[in-house]
Amino acid sequence: MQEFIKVMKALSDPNRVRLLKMLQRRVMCVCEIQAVLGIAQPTVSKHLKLLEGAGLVSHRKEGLWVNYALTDGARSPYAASLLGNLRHWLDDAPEIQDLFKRSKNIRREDLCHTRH
Amino acid sequence: MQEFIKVMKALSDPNRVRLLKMLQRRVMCVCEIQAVLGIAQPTVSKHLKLLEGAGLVSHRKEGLWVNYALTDGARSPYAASLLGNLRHWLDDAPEIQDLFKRSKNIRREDLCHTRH
DNA sequence: CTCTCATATTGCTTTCCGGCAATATAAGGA
DNA sequence: TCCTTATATTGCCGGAAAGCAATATGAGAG
Repeated sequence: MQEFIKVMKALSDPNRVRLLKMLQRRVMCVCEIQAVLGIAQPTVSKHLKLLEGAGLVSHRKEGLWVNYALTDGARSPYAASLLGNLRHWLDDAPEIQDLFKRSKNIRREDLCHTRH
Repeated sequence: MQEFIKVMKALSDPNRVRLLKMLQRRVMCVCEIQAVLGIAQPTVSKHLKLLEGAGLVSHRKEGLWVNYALTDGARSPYAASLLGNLRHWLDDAPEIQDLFKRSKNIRREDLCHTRH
């Protein structure tokens, strides 16, 4: 029950749903997510932590960056099922299409003050 | 998106999930739900209104009583899908089994001050 | 070690939400 | 009409949660 509630809570915030939809397309680092969603960086980190706690997302450090990706859902059957549904859900919602469009034009090299 | 969020929010409260699991078994009136969940009657009404707003539940007046039942999900594809998942989910959670047990021994005739 | 930079954590404010008591509504019976 | 009763609505309180600014952490570069 607790596990189920965690997944549902994680999915009941618009910014977190947008985040998951973006991760469907590609792996992203925190600063990219921040740029697309237009919210402060600590807020993004908090959302990511919550999504990870629900078994929906996993992270992997790559140098200075931390890359976030969808999980395979092995840790939670609820997460697995909902991620499966989300793969086709909301794709035609105008709000999500705008998100995809914005996400395309964003690269971490342009965002971060680094010279990689 | 709005519709999706409404369904997820509706499913992210333990008492509302318990309520849906109970309605899987049988139609119930407000006072029966109140007795099984052990919360105040206005709280039950509020939960039911929210569930109905998400397309998960519908009501039907029968004299003084108002009977609540699961919807067929026609109003919202998200509600339909989640109700389908919920049908087998959580059935073996001890908390839900206790709920079923309590629900069996409760009849509206014993609860209400009526002589039907 | 020191500096820089991407991210995490903390502290705080505001808004949302679950809970209850009190009251309003609606329907049946007298 | 008036009373009873099941449910809905309202008003309020305390805790959860989303947001941001400020600070801490940790890793690479020099």
